[in-house]
Amino acid sequence: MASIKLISAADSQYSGTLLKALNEQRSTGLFCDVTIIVQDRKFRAHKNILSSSSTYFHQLFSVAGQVIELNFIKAEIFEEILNYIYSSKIIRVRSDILEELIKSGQTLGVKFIANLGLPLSQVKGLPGLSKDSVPDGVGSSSASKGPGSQNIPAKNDLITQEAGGEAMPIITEAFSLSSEEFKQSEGFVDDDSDSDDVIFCSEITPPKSGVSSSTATQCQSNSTATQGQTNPSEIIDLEEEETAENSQPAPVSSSRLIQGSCEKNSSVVTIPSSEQEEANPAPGTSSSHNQPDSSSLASLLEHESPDTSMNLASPTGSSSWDSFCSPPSTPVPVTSSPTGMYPSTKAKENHEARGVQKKQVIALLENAASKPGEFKIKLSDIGSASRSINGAAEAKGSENITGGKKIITLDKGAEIDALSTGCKVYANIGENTYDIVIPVKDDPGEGDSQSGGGKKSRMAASDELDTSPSRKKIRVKHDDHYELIMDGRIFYICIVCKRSYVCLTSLRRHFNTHSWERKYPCRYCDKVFALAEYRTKHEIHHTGERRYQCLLCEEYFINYQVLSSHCKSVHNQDPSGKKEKDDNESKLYRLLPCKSLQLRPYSYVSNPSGGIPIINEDGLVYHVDPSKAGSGFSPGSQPLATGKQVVHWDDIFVHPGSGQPATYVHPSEGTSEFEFVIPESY
DNA sequence: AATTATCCTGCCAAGTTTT
DNA sequence: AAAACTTGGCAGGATAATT
Repeated sequence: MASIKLISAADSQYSGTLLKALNEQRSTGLFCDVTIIVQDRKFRAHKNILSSSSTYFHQLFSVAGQVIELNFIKAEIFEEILNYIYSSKIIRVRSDILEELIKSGQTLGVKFIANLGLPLSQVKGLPGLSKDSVPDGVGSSSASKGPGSQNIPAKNDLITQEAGGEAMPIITEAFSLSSEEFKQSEGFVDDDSDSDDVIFCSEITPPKSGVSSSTATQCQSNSTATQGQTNPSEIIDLEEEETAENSQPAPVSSSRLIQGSCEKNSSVVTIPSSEQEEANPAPGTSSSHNQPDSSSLASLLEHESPDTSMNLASPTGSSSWDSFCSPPSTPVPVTSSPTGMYPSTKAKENHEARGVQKKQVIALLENAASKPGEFKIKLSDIGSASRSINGAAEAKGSENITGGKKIITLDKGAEIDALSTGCKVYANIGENTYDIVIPVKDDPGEGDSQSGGGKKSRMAASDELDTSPSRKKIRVKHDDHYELIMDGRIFYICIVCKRSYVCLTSLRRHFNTHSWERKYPCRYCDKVFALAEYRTKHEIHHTGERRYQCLLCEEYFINYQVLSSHCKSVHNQDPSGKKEKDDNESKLYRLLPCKSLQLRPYSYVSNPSGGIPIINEDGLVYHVDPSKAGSGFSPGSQPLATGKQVVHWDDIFVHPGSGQPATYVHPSEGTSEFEFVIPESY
C-alpha cells in the first residue's frame, strides 16, 4: 500500500495577483467602502486594504465613517501613498517631494514609505533628506523586527548599489530602488496640479531593458507630473519587491535612468492615478447622510434597459438610474430628500422609452470643430451584456479607432463614473445616444467652471470651455460634480453622493458637507457646521433672539418653523398667507432684522492645517485646529470666522433705546447650554 | 399624534473679484 | 464700470427626534 504523502504548494504569484485585482477594483470603485478627501481630490479605496497597510487608517477606521478628509497631507502625496498601498510600488516620484512623502508615510504609518529615507540616502545626487526622514536603526537587520520588518529596507540587504556609476539600482530582498533624471522633455503634461481630466489609460510595453522614458511618462500621475515644470528634478522609482528575482536591473544610462523591477514578460498597464482615484466616485459611495446611492451617472446607462438592468447592475450594487429619475412613488430607494433628486419625470420617461442595453462609447477624436483637449463621446447601443466587468481600465483598453472616432466600449455604467469627474454627460441628445464631453488632460476647460447659481445660460459644454489659466484654477478647486444635461436642462451631480442639483451653488454648498473645506464654528460653543446657515440658526438659539413676529397676536418666534406652527395651530392660517392673495401683504408675520448676529460675508474657517481629526455625527472626519476648537467660543471672544467684519460683543446687543425686542434668552434655552450674560451696557 | 429640531434646496440679494 | 462669481439668508417642505 502506497504511503500517503502530504503535499504542500505555494502560489508565489498569488499576492501579486491579489494586489493587482484589488487595485483594479479600486480603479473601478468596486467594493470601495471609503472615500478619502484630500484637498480637493477624492480617493476611493477599501478600508481593509488601507487599514492593513497603514497604522493610521487602522486606528481611524475603527471609528470613522465612509467619508474621510485628511487635511494634513497633500493630494499628490497621498496619491503616491495610495498607489503604493495598492501596487507595492512607488513609481517615478519626484525627488523634491520625497521628504514630504516620507513624512506623510510616517504620519500614516506606512512603514515602507516611512523608512524610505535610508535607501534613498544611498542614491547619489538626491537632495539631502532631513535626518528625520532617515529613521534610526533601520540599518540593523530587518530580521529582528518581526512582522512587517520587510517593509524596512535594511542596509545590510543591499545587494547592488552604486556599482560602476551613480545610476545602478539598489536591489535588496525587501526592495529595489532606482532613480532617473527628471526631464521636462519627457512629455509631462503641463496641467493643473490636481487635474483629474486624464481619461484614458495606456497599455505600455516597456523596452526589453528597463523602462523607457515614455513608459514612465505614462505612468506618471498628473499631479506629480505637473510639479516639476520649473524645477527639473529627479524621478524616483521605488518598488517593494515580492521576490528579489523579479528585479531586473535597468540599464545604466547617463540620465540616471534606473527602473525598479518590472514583472517579467508583462506589459505595464497604467491608469493615471488621478483617474483611478478621483474619477471613481463609484456607485455605492455613501454620503455623509447615509443615503442610498442614487442617481449615479453610471446608473444612467443601466436604466436604459429595464430588462437587463438587473444583470448590468453596477458592481457595487448601487441603485439604478431609477433612483435618479423616478418619482418618489417608485419602489426604488430614494434619498431622504426626494424632491431634490429628480430632475424631471419627463426625463425619466425619456430614458425608459429608449430601452438601451449596453453602450458603446464613441469618442470623437479632437477635430477642428472641437476645442483642444475636448473629446466628444457618444454612447450608442451595442446590445451586449456579457462583457466582463473590469472597470474603466479595461474598457479603455478596448478602445479602438475607427473612422476617426475613438470607440470605447464601456462594460458597465460605472465606467462613466470612472471617466472623469469633470465629464459632462449629455443625455437625450439623439435617439439612443448620449454625448459625453470629457475634458482630457491639458484640457483647459471643464464643467466646473460654470457657476453663479445657475444664472448663467445653459450653454453647451463646449461653449463653456475656457482656456484661461484662472479658469483652470477654479476648475481644480471645485472638482466636485458631474453635469448631466437632459432635455436642455442641466443638473449638477455630486460626485460623492450623486445627489442632483439644479443650482450649482446649491451643489457647492452641499458638497461642503462632504469635504468640510469650510467649517463654520459657532461662536458660543464648540460646534462646527458645514453650512453657514446651520451655524447661524444655531447661534440664534444661543442668543435667543426672536425675529419672527406673528402679526395676528404680535408674539415673537425664534424661527419660521415655530412661527408657522404657531400660525397653523393657533390661528389656523398659513403664515405665508397662501390662502389669500399671493403677495407680501398677506403674510401673517413680520421678519425683523437680525440684531444679535452681524452679517459675516466670509465667516468660515477654511482648512486649518493639521489639527485634531474630529468625527461628526455623519462619520465625517475633519480636522479642527485644537487651539480653536478645544476651548470653545465664549461670548466676548473674537470670532473664529475669517470674516472681515469683526463682531464685538457690544455690537451684538441692542443698546437701550433701540426699541427692538431683539435679544433675550429663549425661554427654552435656559442657561444649561449657554450661559447668557447680559452686558452691563444692555 | 403633536410638537420641535434639523436638514435640505431653489431662489435671491449683497458683497467681492475679475474683466 | 460691468460682468462674473461667491457667500449667505430666506422660504418652505421634508424628515427625524422628542414629548
